[in-house]
Amino acid sequence: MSETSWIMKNEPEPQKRAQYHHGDLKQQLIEATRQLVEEKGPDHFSVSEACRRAGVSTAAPYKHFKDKGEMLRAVALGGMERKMEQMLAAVEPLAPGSIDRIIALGRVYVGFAIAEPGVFRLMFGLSEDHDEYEDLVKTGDTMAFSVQQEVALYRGSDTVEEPDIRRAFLLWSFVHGVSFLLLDGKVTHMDMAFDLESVLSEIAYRVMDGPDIPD
Amino acid sequence: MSETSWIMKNEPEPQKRAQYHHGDLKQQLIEATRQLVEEKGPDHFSVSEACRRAGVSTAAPYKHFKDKGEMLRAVALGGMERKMEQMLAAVEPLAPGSIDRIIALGRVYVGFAIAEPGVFRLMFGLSEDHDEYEDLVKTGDTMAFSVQQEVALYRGSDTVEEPDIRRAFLLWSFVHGVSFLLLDGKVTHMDMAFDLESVLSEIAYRVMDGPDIPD
DNA sequence: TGTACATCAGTGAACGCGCGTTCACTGATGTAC
DNA sequence: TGTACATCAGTGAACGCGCGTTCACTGATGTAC
Repeated sequence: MSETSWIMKNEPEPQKRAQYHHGDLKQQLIEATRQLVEEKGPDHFSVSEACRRAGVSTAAPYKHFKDKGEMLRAVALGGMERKMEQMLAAVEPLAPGSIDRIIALGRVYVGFAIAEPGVFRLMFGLSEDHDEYEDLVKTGDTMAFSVQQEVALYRGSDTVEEPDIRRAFLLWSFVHGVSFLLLDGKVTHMDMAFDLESVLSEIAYRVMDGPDIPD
Repeated sequence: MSETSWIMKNEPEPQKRAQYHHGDLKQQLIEATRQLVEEKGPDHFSVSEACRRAGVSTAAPYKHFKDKGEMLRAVALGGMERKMEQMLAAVEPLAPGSIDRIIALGRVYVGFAIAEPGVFRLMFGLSEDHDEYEDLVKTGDTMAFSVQQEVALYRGSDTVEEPDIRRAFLLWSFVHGVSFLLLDGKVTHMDMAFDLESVLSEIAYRVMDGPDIPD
């Protein structure tokens, strides 16, 4: 099933390998890596398998990436950028300073985890080394700051103060926990006896306002 | 350093291997597995290395465990039991129905994650298969139910109702998120600009009571 | 108290496997004249 | 328009490695008589 499904997935891919240089190999390898990270999880991804999937020899990636880690980092970075875009897009049409924007951010967070569990895990499991992660760290910081700004905006300010940072952290922890519990199957949607939407808005109200929860 | 430090760790171990049967191998293998899970992470544990550490041949574990997975499951189960004990011990001296008991549960949760990050990750990463996990699932359910009971107790009831389940889930998600963010280095203690204790009590108040937060 | 024997926890060698990475190479492409 | 050549993205074979698991075995132990 996975063998056929990925081929008919999105791009024209098979016939392309009639040429020696296909010029697009780097992107194709990143895409193959992304797929495998989704299918097998970040820890069971292998360079060899990505090569098989991209239809090249196992030595080919080393013309484009320093090592295995760099391939994974490229996928992680792509994930963060996608998530960032989704956050901006979700917030953009909503009234500045409304609670709906806070809720929308949480929805994107958990939604991304559900839609791309492998990449989501990868993004949070890479923190080991120091440098080389500059891009990742920078993008992560940007995202965190966006949330803080949104919290400040809800308060009516356009500068971020310490209470905003704290609230943003509470929101972040919560949606992060919900995401991982869902991914690890500790809470099934059925099991919850209530839906994700109501949980997201309840937590937004509790963290941002206090106890006068509409329900 | 790890080579020497584990030897002088706790039990009399080295001279014991003068005998052919040491009678205690199963427990020693579980302990070696636990140490390796902590040191390398659940995904980089290997049977061979556990054998080296326990001082036996690589075939020896198969007299006690069906396969690699069963070794890991034994460690995960041990972790859950330890955590459950800690939760009970933390709550026991406190006044029934007090918010301190709720806070204490959260403290144990995050504390366990910090103290045993490898085992903590293992406990949540094992959900793949179905049966064989009976013990794990059962212990997990017991823990979840204890929290729900504690929430009901705070409300003054000794039977768990749906709102209690929901509140317990909110608490659980939150401490789970905090735990993983800490482990993955997304939030350093320094970075938080506030300490874990105050975060734990703030969330307990917000989830259990509402907005009138003491600070 | 001494011997025969069943039990079974350990050994050590071997298996097949897939991995990450390197190497000398080759073939396609673009540019200079 | 045609040829020479530098560039470099790809090949395919090989490397050394550690892994999980199996196998026939061996040595220690406990029990029956």
